Amino acid sequence: MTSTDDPAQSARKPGRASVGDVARRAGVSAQTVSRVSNGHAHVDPGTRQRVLDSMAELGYQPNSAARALRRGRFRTIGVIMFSLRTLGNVNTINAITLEAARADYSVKLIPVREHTIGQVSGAYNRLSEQAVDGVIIILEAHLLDQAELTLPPGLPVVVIDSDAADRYTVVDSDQADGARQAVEHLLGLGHRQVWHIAGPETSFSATRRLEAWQRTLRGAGIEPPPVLHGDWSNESGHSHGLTLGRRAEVTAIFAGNDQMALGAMCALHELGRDIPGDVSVIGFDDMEEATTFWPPLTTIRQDFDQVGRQALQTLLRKVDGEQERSNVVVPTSLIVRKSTSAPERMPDAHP
Amino acid sequence: MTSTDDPAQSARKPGRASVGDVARRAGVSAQTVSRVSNGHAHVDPGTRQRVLDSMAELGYQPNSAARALRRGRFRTIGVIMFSLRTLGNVNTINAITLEAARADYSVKLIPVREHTIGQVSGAYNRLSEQAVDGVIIILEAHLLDQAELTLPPGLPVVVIDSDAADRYTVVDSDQADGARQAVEHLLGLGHRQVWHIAGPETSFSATRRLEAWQRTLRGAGIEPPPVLHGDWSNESGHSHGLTLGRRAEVTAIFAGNDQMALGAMCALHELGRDIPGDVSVIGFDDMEEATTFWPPLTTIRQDFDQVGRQALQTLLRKVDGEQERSNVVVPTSLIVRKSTSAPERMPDAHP
DNA sequence: ATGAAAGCGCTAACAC
DNA sequence: GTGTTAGCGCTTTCAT
Repeated sequence: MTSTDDPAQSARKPGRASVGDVARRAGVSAQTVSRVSNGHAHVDPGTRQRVLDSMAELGYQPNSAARALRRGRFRTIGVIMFSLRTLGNVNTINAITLEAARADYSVKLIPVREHTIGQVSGAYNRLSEQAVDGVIIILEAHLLDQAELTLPPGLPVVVIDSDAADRYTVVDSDQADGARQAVEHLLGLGHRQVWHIAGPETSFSATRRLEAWQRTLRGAGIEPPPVLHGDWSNESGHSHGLTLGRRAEVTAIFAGNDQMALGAMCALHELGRDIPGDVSVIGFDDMEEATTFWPPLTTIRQDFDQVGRQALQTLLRKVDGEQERSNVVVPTSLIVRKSTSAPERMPDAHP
Repeated sequence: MTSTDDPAQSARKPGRASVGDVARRAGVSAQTVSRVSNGHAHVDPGTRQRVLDSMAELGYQPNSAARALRRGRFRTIGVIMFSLRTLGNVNTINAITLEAARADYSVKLIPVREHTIGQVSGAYNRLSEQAVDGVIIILEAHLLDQAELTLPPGLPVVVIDSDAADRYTVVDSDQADGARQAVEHLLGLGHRQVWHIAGPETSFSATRRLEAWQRTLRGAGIEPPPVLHGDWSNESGHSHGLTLGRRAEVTAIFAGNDQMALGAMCALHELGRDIPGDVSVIGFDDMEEATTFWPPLTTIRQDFDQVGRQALQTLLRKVDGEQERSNVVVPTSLIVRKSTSAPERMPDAHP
């Protein structure tokens, strides 16, 4: 018995040795191989070693399909997301992935190209055949209602960034409180009014930030000015920044995310308005680059790591059979940098 | 026979109806259910409808583990990546995901936390049990050699961002040509020297950009100054920007990516150096935000969509048995904005 | 400590 | 056009 590869054996697809092959080579039953493979006790050390050797020689890799079929578990979770375009999603997914790896789960990414019913239900259908034990949905914007209909029954679901807290388990940042902090920061600096460049109207988080912005202003006895809706992009922040920057009475802008804040600041620079002297700008997210925007951006930090981690842990608990629904709210916090200050000269009170 | 749910049946895990259950309900064989489920021809329209109805009533979902076990294909590919932190990776993975969905494949994300041997081989091992038909590796930096050892044999592999074009099929942007364009753009504007803030020394793409930068300068009869190595972060761009900005003879900076360019510009602003009047800055990547940096950033565009799409298509061809190895190089292009111009006053020739 | 048998859910191959 | 048989690779009984 040489240790040379048996050509006939290694030729038929590599990496395809089965428990049976290993068993034959080690002179034991398939059962024993399985036991060794799964680290069960009650295996003679000598036998174990022989099996291990045979595995190594054959390059044995357990077939996860067979395992999953037998066990009914895939050790995989699905993440349905609208796209990897927005910073928050990326960071959240990154955290989910890392946390999943820690729990020895892997992550399947299911992209939804558009927020149409067809696209979403397509994703669900694909998903339902995709061998996952649970699903995390990050859809950002309306449509969940229709989608719910086609959700494969029985799959544990956790939703991030949604208004469906009554129907699903939801994990999310405290958007409203973040917006409140932003507005109060500006008001505390002496600004008499705060303008808002919001995210898209369909976005859940944009809506919650917007509402909190209005609520906080009203709480201070200020009637909020008309909102400007952007689409999260720096371009849209730029165009709204141009609009606002041209109005002398605007001294404080709360942008719905850092990208739009960046765009707005660019517009203000173009208009020759000083930041923060003439206009204060605050963002939302605290993206990594915010520290070196010009000027460095005051913003609201979202702890995406926490959101992702909590979402995964919550989901895994459901996969393991936990019933009770406990929504998770991750705090947001104010990060003060250089883009906000007291207004240099007071504009007229009522714009 | 009422159409009410049989409690015993629906109680045992929901969504678990099998071909057998459907077959019984529709009064046909499991085989016929399978045929309908897979859209085969040669099924009587009436029968097909009856089966379809039963499926709907039972909420039947094919079990993908069983399918994969039977077919030996998972319709899933694995993507091993270092992290979702860098912009390029994110965009590439986004494109891979979308393209995979188009081909009705799904994508499993396998994160590697650190570039240690342990982490990487751990990822491979996890992967080998993870039911994928092929693998795309985006490791960015050295370590592939060790990893190769533990790669499960027989799995098709495509590598992005690597120097392993001789051992693996590699898909990547034309880093060298991008760097060449950047340097020639600056030289063409009249700069006598171009300083470079490079990515980390271990990074493949950073190395290729760096080498092309040196080559291009030498080609123009200029001896390149010492490199400054950053870590892709805007912070590192900022600290190197401070260093370079303090030296009056520096009129042109080529940053290894847009984030570092942003950091460098922030430093130049702090030092009161005008961009592009005193110093021109060019980046690499063309991230979305680059248009609203201040000033809008001249940069080299990488077509991450193409990279991701080509990587997936190449991989799928290999999964389908194609043998020949054809590496793919995706072109990069110069995008001129406002951060570069002719130097306003010529500094002394030799720094 | 080890083995034999049975079956997870599905489908290819072969009947009829 | 439809059913029967068999088996993918693994693991959970139940024996021994």
